[in-house]
Amino acid sequence: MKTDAYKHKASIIKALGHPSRLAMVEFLADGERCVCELQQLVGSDMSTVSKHLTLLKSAGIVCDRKQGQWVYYSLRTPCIMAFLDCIEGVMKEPGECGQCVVATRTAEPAACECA
Amino acid sequence: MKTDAYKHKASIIKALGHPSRLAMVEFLADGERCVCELQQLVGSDMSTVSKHLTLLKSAGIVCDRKQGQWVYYSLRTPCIMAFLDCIEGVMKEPGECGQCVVATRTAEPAACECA
DNA sequence: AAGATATTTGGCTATATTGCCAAATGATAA
DNA sequence: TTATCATTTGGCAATATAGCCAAATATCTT
Repeated sequence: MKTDAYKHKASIIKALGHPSRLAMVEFLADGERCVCELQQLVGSDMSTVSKHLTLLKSAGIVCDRKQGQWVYYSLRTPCIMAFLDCIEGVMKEPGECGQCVVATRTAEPAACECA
Repeated sequence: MKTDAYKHKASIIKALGHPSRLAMVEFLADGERCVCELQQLVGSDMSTVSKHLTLLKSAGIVCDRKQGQWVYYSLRTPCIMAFLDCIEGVMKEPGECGQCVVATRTAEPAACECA
């Protein structure tokens, strides 16, 4: 188990795992927005929104651009949206257990291989 | 902003945002595994692993099946894997800021529309 | 029934995250 | 320069999460 790679990957995912940050990321799919527009979207304190954006930025999900007194944020990769669409699939009730594995195991597990 | 939908979506993503849970989910892409195999993978206490699995289960990401004294976990949707592949993209350094928006904004933002 | 194995649950502490306020920074306008 | 607006930073309290141990549950074996 490549611990460092998983830590890094998990930290990116964790950045998306908050309702406000998620809403902002989806909103940014339409193009870049200034912080004040994002604040209107989520309705939290400006400082809270700013901290969320800092977190998304350090995760590599968004980037910012300063123009005048405004800071515009935008998505760094469109891939994030495909990523999020997938979650909708998880939200829908899936079928039987064991039906949805990506690749089926070579041997049928009659007993566990542990110990 | 549909708060409840974002909360739900975020909770699913949050479930994936932990190194051990992520490692287990990727491991399960090969097929179902018993808890003891997953414990060997991540190396934490059995009770810790069990709690991680409970969390993944209540998020709808995995499901479990009891057979004898073992409990086998498996992925509920293969989609999760495509989802995770995307994160690799974020891990690679992307290009210029503002280049990667999914859809470009209709009007060029010369000034912010706030207030 | 008693012992062994696999897993879950309860409980506790350590640590991390969240969100607000107040203050600081940076840019623009007067 | 002073005032104003947009944003960030520092600090703090409330809450959530993680991980360990010990105990409980469930199944299998003898």
